[in-house]
Amino acid sequence: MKGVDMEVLIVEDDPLHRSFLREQVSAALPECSTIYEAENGQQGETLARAHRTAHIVMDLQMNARNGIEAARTIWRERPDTRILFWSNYADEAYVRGVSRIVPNGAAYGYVLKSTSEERLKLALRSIFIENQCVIDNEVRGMQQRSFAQTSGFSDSEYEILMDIALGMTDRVISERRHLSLRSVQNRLQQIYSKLDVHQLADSQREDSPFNLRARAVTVAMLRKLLNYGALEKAEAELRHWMRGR
Amino acid sequence: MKGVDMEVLIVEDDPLHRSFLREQVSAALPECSTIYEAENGQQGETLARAHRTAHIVMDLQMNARNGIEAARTIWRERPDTRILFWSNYADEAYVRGVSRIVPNGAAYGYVLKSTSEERLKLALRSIFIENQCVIDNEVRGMQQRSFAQTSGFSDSEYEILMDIALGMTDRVISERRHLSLRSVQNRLQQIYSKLDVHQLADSQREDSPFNLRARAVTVAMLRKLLNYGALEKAEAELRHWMRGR
DNA sequence: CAAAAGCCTGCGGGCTCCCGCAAGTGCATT
DNA sequence: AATGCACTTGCGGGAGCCCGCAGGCTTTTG
Repeated sequence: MKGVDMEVLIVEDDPLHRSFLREQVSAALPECSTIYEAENGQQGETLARAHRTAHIVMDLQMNARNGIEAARTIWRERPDTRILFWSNYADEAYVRGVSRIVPNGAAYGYVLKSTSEERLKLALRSIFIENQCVIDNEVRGMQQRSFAQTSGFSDSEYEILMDIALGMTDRVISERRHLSLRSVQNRLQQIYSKLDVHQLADSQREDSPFNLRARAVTVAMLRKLLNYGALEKAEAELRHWMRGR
Repeated sequence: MKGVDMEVLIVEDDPLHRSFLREQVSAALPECSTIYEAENGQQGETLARAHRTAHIVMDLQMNARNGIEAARTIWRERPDTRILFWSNYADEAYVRGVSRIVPNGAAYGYVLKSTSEERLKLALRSIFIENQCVIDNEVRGMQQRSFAQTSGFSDSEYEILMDIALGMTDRVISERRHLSLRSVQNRLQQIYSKLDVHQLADSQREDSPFNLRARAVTVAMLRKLLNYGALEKAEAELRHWMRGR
């Protein structure tokens, strides 16, 4: 029979959440014969490769290797893998990170840890059995805000936002992104205005009390456009790029 | 009998962790007659005030109002309250934040969520019954590294690090901290050297590829000297200060 | 007491950043 | 073909940042 003999891999570092997930999965999916468990992204990749599991529930934000990284390598090897992301937050940095790596036509899901058990079970069945995407309302809202024109950042703007967050100078950014110095600065102007970085300027006075560059990074963090994981990843990429030039 | 009739307040936003804590508390403390539960710092303050609970287990990092804020107001009202912080991370920003607000002679604890159940129970008894402090080894290590000379930041340096993280200009910082412009810049020099911000400079070339100011903030974040909660708090203080000048 | 070490301050110069002005290119609409 | 929009690039100048040099003040140490 189709559907029987399903195997599910759980990737989650918190033991409490992991055992909760195990219960939910076996309750929602009687078709599931075996459940594998990993406690970080590294292990998750290994197990997924070893058992060729096509059904994964994964946390974002884990210690050793975060969920987005793991999902990317897994999807690169087997693009038809179905992954349900189960996360604490709907940070724009996560949402953007996920939708950047999902392969064409792949079924995936993004639900928050705060949703009800029923919704979680429903999502499990929808993705693993029906092969259709399930995105939490809250996350969906974030996606739309993110890709709409309202405060929406283009990919290239986002790239440069990361670059200044890492502390690169305009000149080095222009080198890395193959742009002229002035173009980089133009991008920065757009970023500053979209982040509304001048906001706290004293009403009467004409000049802002801020170093716009540093301010932009902080505002982006406070708006959850950037977060620790994204920074960490970008820093690793930067070090790699620095080596070869 | 002394010890009987103890009341414990649990402040934790994750329902799974909250029920786990409830079990652990009632198992470790048979003296405990009542357990109250709050799911954020706001509620925690209210309940602590209403029931005058002297024993609290609290998460740091919650949505509505984080643990450090809540603990501060609780301790301000009743400095002999005993609080066990139960956190996911040993970020320097948290450790510093906690040890900044603990009143003289108060019993408190800081254990990580990753420790064993036995250690958690032991910590509960030590703090609530024996009235003595319990700090996880890992956290303790962080404290020592933090307050030793190695990469140790003085309070005033830390203040100014926060200021540039918020994006303030040197001039505004000097105004806020009552220093001359040049003194602020001297402090920045110390910060840059302690954070080792010049590190990736190309071996042969003399100039760094970094905007030191922005770079310092990122390095501090990557080293967990700064984190989201600290930024949020500092931003609130900044807005308050901006109003009155 | 003198010497050393630490912190605060002013001056000045080189560099980067912020941004207005202006001209060129490619794509879409009219 | 003409118009408009989005994006890129160069130039130039004012402002802010980074930092060496140097002098004053306070505290600590021999």
